[in-house]
Formats: sequence, C-alpha cells, structure tokens
Amino acid sequence: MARPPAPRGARAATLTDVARLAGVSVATASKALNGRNHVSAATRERVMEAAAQLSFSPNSLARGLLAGRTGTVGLLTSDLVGRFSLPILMGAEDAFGAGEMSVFLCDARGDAIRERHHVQALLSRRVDGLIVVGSSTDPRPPLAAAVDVPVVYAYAPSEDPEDLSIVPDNVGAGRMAVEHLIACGRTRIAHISGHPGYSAARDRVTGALAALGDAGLSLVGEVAYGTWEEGWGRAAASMLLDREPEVDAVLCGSDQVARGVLDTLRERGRRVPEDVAVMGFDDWQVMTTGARPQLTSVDMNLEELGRGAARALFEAIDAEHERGVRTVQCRVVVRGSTAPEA
Amino acid sequence: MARPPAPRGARAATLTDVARLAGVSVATASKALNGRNHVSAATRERVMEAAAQLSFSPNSLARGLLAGRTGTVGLLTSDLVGRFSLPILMGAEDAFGAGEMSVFLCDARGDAIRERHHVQALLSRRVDGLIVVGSSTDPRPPLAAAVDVPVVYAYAPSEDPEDLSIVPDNVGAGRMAVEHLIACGRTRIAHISGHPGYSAARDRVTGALAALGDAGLSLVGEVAYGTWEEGWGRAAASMLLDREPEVDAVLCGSDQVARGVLDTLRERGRRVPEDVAVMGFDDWQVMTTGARPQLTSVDMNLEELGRGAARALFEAIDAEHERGVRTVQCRVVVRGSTAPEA
DNA sequence: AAAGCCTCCGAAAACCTTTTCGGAACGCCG
DNA sequence: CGGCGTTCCGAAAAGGTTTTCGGAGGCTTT
Repeated sequence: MARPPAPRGARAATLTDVARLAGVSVATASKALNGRNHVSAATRERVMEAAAQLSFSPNSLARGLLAGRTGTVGLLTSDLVGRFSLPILMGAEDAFGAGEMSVFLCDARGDAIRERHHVQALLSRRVDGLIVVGSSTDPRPPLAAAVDVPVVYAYAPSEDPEDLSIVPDNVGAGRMAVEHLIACGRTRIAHISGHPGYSAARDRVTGALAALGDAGLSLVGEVAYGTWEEGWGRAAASMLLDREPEVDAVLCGSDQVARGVLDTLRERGRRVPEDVAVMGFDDWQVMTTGARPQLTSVDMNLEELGRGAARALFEAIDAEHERGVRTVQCRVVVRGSTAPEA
Repeated sequence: MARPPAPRGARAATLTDVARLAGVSVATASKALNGRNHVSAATRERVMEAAAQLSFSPNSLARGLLAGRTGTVGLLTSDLVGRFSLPILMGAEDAFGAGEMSVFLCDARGDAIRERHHVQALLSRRVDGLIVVGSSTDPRPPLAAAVDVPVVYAYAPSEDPEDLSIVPDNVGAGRMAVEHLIACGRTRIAHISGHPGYSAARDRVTGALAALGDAGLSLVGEVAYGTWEEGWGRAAASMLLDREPEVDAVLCGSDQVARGVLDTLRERGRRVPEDVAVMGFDDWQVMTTGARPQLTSVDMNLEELGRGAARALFEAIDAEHERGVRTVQCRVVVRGSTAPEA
C-alpha cells in the first residue's frame, strides 16, 4: 500500500518534466509515449522509463483542447432513482468503458430548467455526444438547447422523428408474452395491465391483442388498467376471479402487479401454474425470484438497449447521424409461474 | 424548437469570435463575461450580446487547464446494479449539481484491474476529487494507485484508517429497530438476520442485542442467519414459529426477508401487527409499500450519505483532508406492520 | 569524394481562456 | 496648462499536449 511520491499539492508531472528527465525534447517525448514512429527504440525506452518514474499521466484537458475531441459523453437522465434508467446507464457505461470514453452523469430530476442547465454544462465541457434517458417510454420533447454534438434518445423516444431514438419493443413484448402463454397450452387469457397513462402499458396491450387475434383467440374479460403496483394486482385479480372464474392465464402489466395477482390466486386456492399461469413484465429479479412460484417475465433487455444507445452514439460521433426510432427486442424469461419446474 | 445556428461540424464559437464581433479584445470580452470590473457597462453589454448571438459557451477544458481545477469529480462504484450505490450516487449528484461540479461515473464491476484503469482515466482527466462507493458495508482496500486528489469512501469504508469514510450506522440501525419494537409494547422479539458474511448483518445484530440488553430483555431464540432473500424469510419464519410460538415481534435482516416472514405469518394464521410485529431494514419502497400490511423499516438514509460524501469531498478539495470513519444516522419509517394503521 | 536518402530529433505553432500589467484617454485640481 | 488619479482597454503570457516541418547526422551509391 505504499502511496508513492505524488504528495498532495505537488504539481503533477508534465510532459516537460518527463522530457527533461529523459534528456529529450517534449516533442520526442510525446511521440515516444504515443507510439508514433520516427523515434529510436533506445530513446523511446528512456522516455517510457522517465514517465514511469514520475508516474506521468497525460493531461486529457490539454489533449482534448487540441484535438477537439475529449473522449467524454454526457448521460442525461430524468429519473435516476427510477427502475429503468439504471440498467440503461449500466449498458452504456459498459459499452463505453471498454474504450477510452468517460461518462458524465447528470440527473435532471424531470425538470426542464435543470435539464437545460446540465446540457449547457456538458456542452461547455465539450462532450463528444449525449445520451438522453427517459423515465418512461412516452415520447419526450427534444433537447431545448442548440446542440452541435450527436444525441441519442434512449428508452423515451424524442418527439422529433429526425432524432435517433432507441426504445424497447413493448408491442413485441406483449406479443411474445401471449405467444408464450399459448405455447403453454393456455386459451383463456386475461390481462391485468398497468397505468393507462403510459404508452408502455398500451403498447403491450396492443401486442397482446394482436397475438391473441393471430391465434384465433380473444381476451377473457376486458383489459384491466390500474397502477403498476402490487395492490392493484391483488384487487384486480380478485375482481377477475369473480367475473371470469374459468380464466387459465393472467398476463400482468408489471412484475409487481403479477406479485399481487399471485397472492390473490393463492388465497383463493388456485394453483399456479397448474390452474392459472401468471406472467409479468420487466423481469425485475427481486420480484420474480422472490415470488412463489418464481415468476415468468418479459425482460425488456434494457442493458442491451443502453449498449445499443452507446454504440449508436459512438458511430454518430464520427459519421453522419442516423435517424428515427429503433427498437430493441425483448425476451421471455420462463420460470415456475407458467411452466412447472423441472 | 428552432435549432439555431450551430450546424454540425461548424467550429463552436470561441471567445475570439465574440471579441471580434463585439469589436473588443479577447481580454475585455473575458472580463465582461465573467463579471470582472474594469469594463464599462456599454462594452459589457455589447460583449454579452455578441456572446448570445454566437451562442458562445466557454470551453471548460481551456479554463480547467489554466486554473488547475476542473470542476469535475469521479464517482467510482463497484456495483452500479446493486441496490445501494444508486441512492448514494443520487445524493452525491444532488449535492454537486447545485454548484458547478460535473460527475464522472465509473463502474469497476468489482474488478480491481478495471478499477485501477478507471482511476487512471479519472486522474488523467484531472478530476478535483474522487468518491468511492462500495457495494457492501464491509471495509475495502484503499485505491491502489497513487492519488493526489482527495478521496472519500462511501458506504464501504476504506481499510486504511487514514482515509475518510462515510458509512451507514448499522449498529445504530439495529438498536433503533429494537427500541421501536419495544416502544410498540413487544417483549418477545426474534431476529431473522441476513447473510452472516456481511458486516451489515452482524452490526445490526450487535445493535439489536445491545438495545435488548438495555431494556432488560433477551432475544427469543437464536439469531437466525441465512441470506438476504424472501425465501429465507419464509423458511426461517416457519422454523421460528415451530420453536418459539410465543414470539410477538420479528426483526428481519432486510425488507425482502421481512416479506417472506409476512407471507409465512399470514399462512400460519398470525395477524400482523396484532399478534406479531414485523420490521425490515433498508426501506426499499417497492418492498415495503407493496406488503400487507405495509412494512415498517429502517431507512439507512443513503441519499443523505451520498450528500454527506459529496460535501466532505467538497471541503477536502480546498482544505485539509479529514480522516477516519463517519457514520450517518438512520431512521425508522413506521408503517402498518408494527403499528395498526390509523 | 560528392550527392542523395533515411532516420531521428527539436523548435514552434496551435488549441482557448484567464490574468497581469502597461498604456491610453479623460477629467479634475492646482 | 501641467500633473495626477481614474477608468477602461489590449498585449502577452501561461497552462500541457500534439503535430508539422525543418535540420542534423549517418549511411549508401555513383
């Protein structure tokens, strides 16, 4: 744990120091350290050694100032505390981290003023690009400020179709969910959705209905909209069992709703999955694996979405800007609530 | 939504451009924009107008290069996906965001190599300070590299007592939890803890036992260590009811464990909170508010911890480094599982 | 031995802003 | 009218790195 030289306050070593110690010019030192040619092996060795000795670390500010590229990107979220920003952020950080990019994180707290402020700060720091992560899949207004770097919208698409947005495929998710239930032999499928104010809820309904139609089936009862929470799942399941006792599968708007549904089913003596299969959305591990039985869910692949956004931004940084809305496929994670455990 | 001038690729306006447009020198332009005196009101006005017209945004790189301070800090987490980094990160971002600080986010994925890499990158970007967020409250080795900027360890303390660490008060949390249960009139209190490999679990036990001792009580049964999950809560509660049927309160190692305990209690016909009171730790909203009844829990105040870390770093940046381990108080959030709802 | 080529190195410019310091203009007092 | 103080402005340096270009020296070829 020897904390080598670098005493606090001692100016960090600069290229000039390295050059002096190695007995060469700064130009040569720079070339040696950056692997440029036109430097003899012996000289390069001397420079490297000097740099190591001074624990020299090149000043990215100076480099960025000169190059016009800083190797930084801004990640602007409106809702860091939320459930969805984080995996996206993870994926993005992941994709960038491999290379030499560093990520500025900003949380606008859903406030337009604060957002503008952060964008200004990021631009003044000369980020090479921006990822804007929404807190729901509803379209959001594009960035207000004039931005001269590429921008990718993740999760929530921009209202401007000229922007590049990467969003989860909620329609596909609804479709896949129903297809899975049908594959499990279910034909009397009900849907307890989430909050009707969210396009995620409505899109999943759209997909689910489409898949039912394709299979020549129709939904048991009406789509039940409510909230995203457990309490709603319990209440809605209770009503559902009263009105449609013959139901053999319940597709739920979220994993939390599904948890509530599972509770009610157990209390009403229905076995899961033998009598009724249950599915959720989002594949929130703590919800799905804690449930009895463990909950089948549709994973929206948010990390993949984040990585996709990062890669798209990466490309946009040196090439022309792609446009439009791109969706990321999701996938069904099968657990005990739809398939008896092996 | 007019996206003003700034066409892609057009060099961003520089201070020189502003000065030229305003018909003054760069020095004057700088002074005018930064509110320095020795500039006439008229000139200042002209400069401001020119800056606005060019949507000039000062280049932080150049400024940082000159000033030796960049207004950036690094936030190094070992486990972004985890439950605890995020609120801390929120709090830190919050505390900084008010000022002019920007936050570099790095996730080392618990890998020492990657951590070193990120630290290098951050230092090369000349951050003014570093916050290192652990993934559990167990002490962690200090940063390997020689770091000449202040560092604050959050959540997980550094093993080196010369470093400044800010951690949640788990002993106090255990104590407060038991005190709350006693205040609710409970005397036969059991403790179903979490994973014994975590100091958080052991510290909470320590605090709980101390509070019991102070009240002249002793624990019902032994401390039951297991995992942090719901399944463990269900299993442990079942065993507990078999062996100690007269128990009137169960303190649980986490909210998830408490959820499992609640499930088992309900199935075994015990009313909560009338027959048995239940408490968890962490106050994870989705767990506590979805439970029946809603779950009383000890909030570890992680956002406050994050803010504290940020403030401490802030101070350390221009003053001498504080040292040692500082704890952040937690607080009991009372809900229906210990107190009948009003 | 002269010419030419290749290899290696260094001087200097460029990136953009802030700050210091000197100079210019102007008004006031003696 | 000269001297002085005040007010405002501009030239220049500094900060650290990269890149370009020219120069120096050594080697080969004729």
